[in-house]
Amino acid sequence: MMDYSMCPLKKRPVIIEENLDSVKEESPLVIAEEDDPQPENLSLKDMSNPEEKPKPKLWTPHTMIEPKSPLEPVNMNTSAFTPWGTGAASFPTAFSPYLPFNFPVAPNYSWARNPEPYPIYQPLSPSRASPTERIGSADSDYPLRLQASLRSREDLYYTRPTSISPNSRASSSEAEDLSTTKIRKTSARYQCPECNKSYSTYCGLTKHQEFHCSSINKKQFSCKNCDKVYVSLGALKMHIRTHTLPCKCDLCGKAFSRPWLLQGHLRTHTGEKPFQCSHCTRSFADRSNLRAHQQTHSDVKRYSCKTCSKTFSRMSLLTKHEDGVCPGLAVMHMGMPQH
DNA sequence: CTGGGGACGGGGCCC
DNA sequence: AGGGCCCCGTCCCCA
Repeated sequence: MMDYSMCPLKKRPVIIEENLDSVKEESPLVIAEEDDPQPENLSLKDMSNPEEKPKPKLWTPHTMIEPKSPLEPVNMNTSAFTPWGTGAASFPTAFSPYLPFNFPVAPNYSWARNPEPYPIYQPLSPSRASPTERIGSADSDYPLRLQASLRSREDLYYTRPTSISPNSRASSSEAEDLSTTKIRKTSARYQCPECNKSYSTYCGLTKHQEFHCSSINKKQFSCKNCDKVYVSLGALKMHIRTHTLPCKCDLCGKAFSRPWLLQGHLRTHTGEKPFQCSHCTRSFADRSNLRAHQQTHSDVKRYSCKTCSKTFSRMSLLTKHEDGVCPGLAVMHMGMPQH
């Protein structure tokens, strides 16, 4: 739905999306489905609602608990060890061999796995890990290295906890990875099935798969409100802001995806034009527009038509030219040799 | 049709 | 990780 009425200064239509509230109101704790691995908690800062509190981090590794059978919930009051030495875990979390790595268990936590032979995790001295194995900032927080010995190939999936640990020590990136990714282990350490690189932490592996490995496992983040697909969560978050438009103009109500866009818009109300042309007295509210303007002072126009050699100050003018009015292109379209 | 201004989106970089 | 900022590009409008 196009609406030109909101801002008298605007030339562009404002797209008003229906049902966009769902973008902001989706629960961050929805269980990750295999066929729907996209993140639910995008933690967009909604500037139109400044009272919204940032969400706490979700969980942290604490203690190891050995469940008696693969499908039996772990006993949360039984701890085999605590990674940071003495001192009881302040929250009844658990490390379970049925879970992908030291995975906390909250009281109303639910979990699932396939009923195949499972890995045995053993504590590994930090000194045995080479510096190159320390991947990412989350790894530096890792108090304990774990080695998993698999009895057979196994697939481990998790479901998200339905509670939040108040004493979380996990890094936010690790928590994010947990909250967004189905976990799969295929080797003793955290190994990429595509390139066989191994990582000492789950976080290291997921970062590798997400950003560096050109495997089919490379994460793709797609927008649920349009067809856009991004390779990073950050890019998707940025894009979703174009749907939620959290930055609203108090004067005309027009909304923007980013604060600095709103800043630029406010200049259309105030008339402020801080970007002055060094060649003439004109000034502009937008730096890009100043740059485009300064092209008009230049004798050499940057954009030239490859067919007729006509030059233009802006790419958009060249595109328009090539799309319709270039005589050379018209000749080419009539079947003349293209040289 | 052309040239230019206004407004804004996306990616990337830096802090 | 997230926000601010810059750059590039695009779209729309108007003279």
